[in-house]
Amino acid sequence: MIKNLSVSNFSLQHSLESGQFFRYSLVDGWYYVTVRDMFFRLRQQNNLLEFEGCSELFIKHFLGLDIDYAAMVEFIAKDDCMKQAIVCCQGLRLLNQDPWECLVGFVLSSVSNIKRITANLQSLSTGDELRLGTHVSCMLPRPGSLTASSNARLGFRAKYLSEINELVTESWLRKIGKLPYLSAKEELMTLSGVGEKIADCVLLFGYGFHEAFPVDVWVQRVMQENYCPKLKKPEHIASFGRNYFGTHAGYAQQFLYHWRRSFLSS
DNA sequence: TTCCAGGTCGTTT
DNA sequence: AAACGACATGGA
Repeated sequence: MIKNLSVSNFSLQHSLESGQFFRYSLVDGWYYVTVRDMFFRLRQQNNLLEFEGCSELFIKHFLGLDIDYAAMVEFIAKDDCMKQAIVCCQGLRLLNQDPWECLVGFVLSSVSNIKRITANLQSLSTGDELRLGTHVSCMLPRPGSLTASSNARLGFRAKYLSEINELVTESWLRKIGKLPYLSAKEELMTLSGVGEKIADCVLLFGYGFHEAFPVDVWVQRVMQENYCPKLKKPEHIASFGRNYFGTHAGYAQQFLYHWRRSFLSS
């Protein structure tokens, strides 16, 4: 059964296709999305969001519709650069992903690209089959159950994931979410293969720590071009971003990342 | 063939 | 504290 939801200040395309989430595919105008044991589809026409296969309560939270968007935009729109990014990425929302799936996805992301990350996640998704009409997807196994066949082609990331699968438990994942930002980050970084950038991605996209400011090569580029040309190291730029954009730094980062990649030349 | 890709880690200045 | 180079693999 297809259900409707009225939305404002929201772009499904910008939200799903801004590099924060990898478990979706676009087929015949519908986005098919897999999250834990849920497999659902959705599409948007202006203020109408149609969805099927999950509850309204879940989708509102997953899509980040339960925040005051106007207040967030007002908070970070401190300069012309950010204002321009916001206009171009109008309706972009930070998703609320599952922490484990987010962790696996971003460990795969290092020195990779979105297409390959998506394929790698697909090959790791060996769990129960999920069906929606004629479409099929599979669960990503929970911590302790991840198995990477040799043809998964994970490269040097395979050893990281194998160790993370050994060490991580559901209770450890829950504990991270209850810690303050800096402690949570420190704890995540005890995992081999998780440095500052990936920890920030997991905290931002998986745990909702909106003060996190992950700095990859694109954010580094856009920040050096517009904010802090003198800062060279990603961790310095990250700390600049957190100080400058404050509690909504994560949103600022996502606008800048998507804007720099999708609307400006390399 | 060579270079680079949503980084991290160990080693050397 | 900052600056390398290696790491697997695939696509341009």
